Amino acid sequence: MATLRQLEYLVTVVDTGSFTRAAEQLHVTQPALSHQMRALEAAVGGPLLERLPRSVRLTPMGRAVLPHARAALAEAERLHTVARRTAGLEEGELEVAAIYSVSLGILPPVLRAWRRLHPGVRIRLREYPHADLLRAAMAAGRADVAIGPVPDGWEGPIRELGVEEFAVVLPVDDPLADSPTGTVALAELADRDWVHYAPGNGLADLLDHVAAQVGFHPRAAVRAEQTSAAPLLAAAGLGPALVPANIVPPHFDGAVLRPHPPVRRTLAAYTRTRPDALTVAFADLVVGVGCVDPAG
Amino acid sequence: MATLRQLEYLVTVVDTGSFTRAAEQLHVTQPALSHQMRALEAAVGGPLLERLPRSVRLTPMGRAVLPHARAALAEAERLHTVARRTAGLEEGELEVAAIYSVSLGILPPVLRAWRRLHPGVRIRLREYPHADLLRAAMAAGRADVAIGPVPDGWEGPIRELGVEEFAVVLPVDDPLADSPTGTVALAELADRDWVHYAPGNGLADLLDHVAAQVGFHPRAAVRAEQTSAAPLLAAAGLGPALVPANIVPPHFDGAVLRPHPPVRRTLAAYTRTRPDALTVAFADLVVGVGCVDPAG
DNA sequence: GTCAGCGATAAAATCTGCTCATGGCAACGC
DNA sequence: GCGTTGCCATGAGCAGATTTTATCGCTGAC
Repeated sequence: MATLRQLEYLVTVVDTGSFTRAAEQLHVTQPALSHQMRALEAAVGGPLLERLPRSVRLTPMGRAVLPHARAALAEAERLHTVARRTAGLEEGELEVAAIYSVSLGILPPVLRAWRRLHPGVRIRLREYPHADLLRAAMAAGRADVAIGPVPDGWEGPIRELGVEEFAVVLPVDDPLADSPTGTVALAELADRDWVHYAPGNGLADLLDHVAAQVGFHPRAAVRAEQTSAAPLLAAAGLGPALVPANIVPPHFDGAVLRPHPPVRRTLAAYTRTRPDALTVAFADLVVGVGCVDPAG
Repeated sequence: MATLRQLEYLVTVVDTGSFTRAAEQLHVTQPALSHQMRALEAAVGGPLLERLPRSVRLTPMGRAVLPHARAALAEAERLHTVARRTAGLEEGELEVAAIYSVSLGILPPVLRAWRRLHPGVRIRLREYPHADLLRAAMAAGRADVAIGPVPDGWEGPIRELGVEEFAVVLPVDDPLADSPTGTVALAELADRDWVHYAPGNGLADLLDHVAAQVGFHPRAAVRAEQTSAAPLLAAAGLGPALVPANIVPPHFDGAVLRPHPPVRRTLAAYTRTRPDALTVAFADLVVGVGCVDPAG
């Protein structure tokens, strides 16, 4: 197989019209160049250059080969350029993994800021319904960076984003909607049919766990497949919903109350042990822009 | 700069998903491959692969670089393919030099046959008005093969095609047109105004030379720039013309006579000393197909 | 806890690329 | 015609690059 060095020699000989001038331009001696041209001709199986007394000339085979030599060199040069640009955060593709609520809450402003700062870097987002799935995907190398609940026993860098507060959503005409303190006791919702979450969604586990701690098991009026549907269904009267506060849209047509006891979880951006520059830059931006506002 | 070998290693690791399997596939040991991957990463300035416990994973930089690595390898492979095909006469480009009359007479059937036999090989034709220009171009390396009058003192291979006969063209109503022997004595045309050739056209020299040998200097009624125009102008009555017999079109509307004394020149296909396979194949075909019919 | 899977590292062996020296051929100038 | 210059080819030797062999360290599975 031809080497890129040999191809570089060929192209330079053709462009300069002589072995001697090509050797000068490439800062090697003429015999080195002569020898490599011979080796290349042996590798491709025939003469590429005709040596005339005062010049060189491409053979038909040489003429056929030359554009491909140029293209290979161009691609090799381009990969260096692309690598440099990726290192300089000007180009590349990041794989981000997040749980559903993060995609709805924290990520939009983060991605907006990222696009402004690094317009040449693409983001590929994968969403996971459950923190355990997120963690497993990250451990298996399916993403460069994960954003979600703090993973227990994780060995790579973890950057905390703050505490994600949960809210109870009720229709505005619910008897409990007008609480003067803006809070609602979870125990008062023990007999309600809830807007629950589909199995496998981490919020289903969380709701069950929270209710168990208060002493009840929430009956499901409906199991929302999409996290973002929960507040809408609750406002429509299907039942209370426990949702991350920051996913409730602005100008929301429903009652948003703080649960008592409070329901919280800490969110973090985390990577595996030795993240590359682009991944680090993104995680930094998430920490800077993606802080969690407890009650939006 | 990255080497093609390193790029091949990278692509194979990514495609097989492991260093060990890639090393097997490439018939090298795993440490060699490991070391070269490190070298490549040093060359491009950052990590391309993330080493996970049971797998490897591309970094963002690796993902950016990979398509260019593939492309460089593809171009290098393509140049080998193209070289092989050129050697096998399946592909390539030949540069043919010929004098004007050859382009009109011998070459059309030759090129037709060539295209049938080697449809993938392109021909680039350069025409010269004068045998000396043809020879000079050939010596200077401006073509792979030349077709024209035999060059004196040429050191490369010369393949003779036969003798090109000249004819005198007159209008059909010329008093000399009805010669019972089909011949005309050049001396009888001494006082005529001739369809001559433009200066620089080898046929101008030839006509002057032939006339001088018979004892006259041809006055020019017109100097044809295009060799192929001469018989047409003669048939139209502008004056006699001396033309290669084989460039007179079939069903020609004029009188075509053999001059006395006969005018001839030997044609040949010739190359420089060590022609490549494609050039040899073409010259062989010219010899086989391009024989000169004295009165075709 | 043991073993298998897997990549990294070091030292030794082998290969490759380059330099220096020289030769051969052609063109040019005197 | 002779000497000089221009230019590529070839051979020998050397240094650096690549590969192999041996071994280590880490992780996951049983």
